[in-house]
Amino acid sequence: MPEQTLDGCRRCSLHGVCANQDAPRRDAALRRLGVSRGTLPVGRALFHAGQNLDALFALRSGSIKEVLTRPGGSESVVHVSVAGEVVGIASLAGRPSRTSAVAVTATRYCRIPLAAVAAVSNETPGVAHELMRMLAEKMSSAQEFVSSLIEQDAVSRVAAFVLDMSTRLERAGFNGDRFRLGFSRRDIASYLGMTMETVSRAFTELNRRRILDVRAKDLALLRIGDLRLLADAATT
Amino acid sequence: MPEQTLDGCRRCSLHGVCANQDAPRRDAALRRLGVSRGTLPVGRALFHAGQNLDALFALRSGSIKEVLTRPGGSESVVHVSVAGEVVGIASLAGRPSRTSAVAVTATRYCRIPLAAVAAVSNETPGVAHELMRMLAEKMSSAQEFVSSLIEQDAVSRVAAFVLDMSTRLERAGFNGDRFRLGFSRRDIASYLGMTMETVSRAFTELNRRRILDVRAKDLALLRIGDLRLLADAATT
DNA sequence: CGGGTTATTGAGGGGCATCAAACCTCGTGG
DNA sequence: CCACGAGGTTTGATGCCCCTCAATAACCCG
Repeated sequence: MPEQTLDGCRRCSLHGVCANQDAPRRDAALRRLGVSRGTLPVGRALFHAGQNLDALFALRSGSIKEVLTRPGGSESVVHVSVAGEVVGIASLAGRPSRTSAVAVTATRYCRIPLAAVAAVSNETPGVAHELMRMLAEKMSSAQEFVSSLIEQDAVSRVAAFVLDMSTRLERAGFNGDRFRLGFSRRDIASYLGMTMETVSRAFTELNRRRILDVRAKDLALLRIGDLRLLADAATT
Repeated sequence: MPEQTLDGCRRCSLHGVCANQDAPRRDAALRRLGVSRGTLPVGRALFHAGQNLDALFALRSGSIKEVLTRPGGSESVVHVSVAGEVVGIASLAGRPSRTSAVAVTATRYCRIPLAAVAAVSNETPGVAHELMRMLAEKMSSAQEFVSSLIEQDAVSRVAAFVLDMSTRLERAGFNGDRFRLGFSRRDIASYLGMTMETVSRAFTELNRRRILDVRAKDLALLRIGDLRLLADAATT
């Protein structure tokens, strides 16, 4: 299973922000804007709940889960991100984050200060529009994904999750038919609103029906059509 | 139960876009931008799935449900909006809407062309930021709301829904303790991912415990603390 | 007042949570 | 190198919540 790392900035969601600098002096320009790179070992947090964020994070490799801790103390995974995607969009709301972003696998990222985003947006309206477009896109696809989750049974939810991961990995230029799922059964369960055991049984079922090939965290999508049927299945 | 209508533009989410015109010539400026008002009877659509949207809609009164029709033909409510809120945010993504927006109660709205939004944003960066902030805010609160739904039982889901409605009505300047819910049990059920019967049973239960006073569609929040406890209840 | 839609209430069955135990995986240290 | 242990995963048995089907009741509008 190849490691999933962006081979450059071209597939990055925030490409527009960085690429807009003059090519010859790009590095200097990016440094002046405060853009920096970093790495994160498994289990470490990109940011914590309550923290006042002033940057977006573009993932170069790895995977992140955003965890919400409720008043009662229970935690649940409210969002997952993979290479090529942006974490910390909620920071644009200008209030402390209510979620913590934890590395599920070793992760490399670019940190892009909000000030840089704002500066580039102001001098290049196209970038502002692009950001807006990205937000709206993310919003409506999240809405659809969630609504498809809430109405369906366990196997369909897992199918939808796998398809979603596949689509998003492909968007970043990876192989969407065969990939290693960084997230544990427990994380997936939390994200999908069910128990670890039920997620496991769903994977077993999909494997038995030869729709997926499941080898622990390594997945192969054998029959994408059937997977899509399951995910879109209308219970009503 | 008083009708819920914004008494002006001050509580409108898109106030920034319109209010930024010169006061003396505001009407003319707004007309030039293509901002217009309209009304919608019950059951009529603000826009249809597949339609290419070129405007945002700010609700002056009434309530809207956004319905997603799946490949299989089944429909589900993926979003609800009340007076003071904006419908059609997905149009910022620049592709045809996948949802239809249907009036649940008689609705009055302002139609604000995207061109107007872009024009104002360009000449006033503050407005662009405000829009971005609004999007991010909407996104993260939707995320939290949904994640609280997905993990909880029927009574908690309904409690969370009622609280959410209450909060949003208050934000627009209405009474959040006592209001008429425009949405039918069926709509609520679809939105919350359960059946009409279960929603009904949940309301009955909340009424029996005197946490809500339920008279068909008229609700009174008797013990908001307990309601919040239920909504935030951590099953795990 | 009557027809149609919407809401409520009841009885029964199925899917998922829960509890429990065995198995696998992988890093750690002997 | 392998034994060991801790966490992750799978599988099984049982009970409960919610969906389904069905009937009655309330509401709304002509």
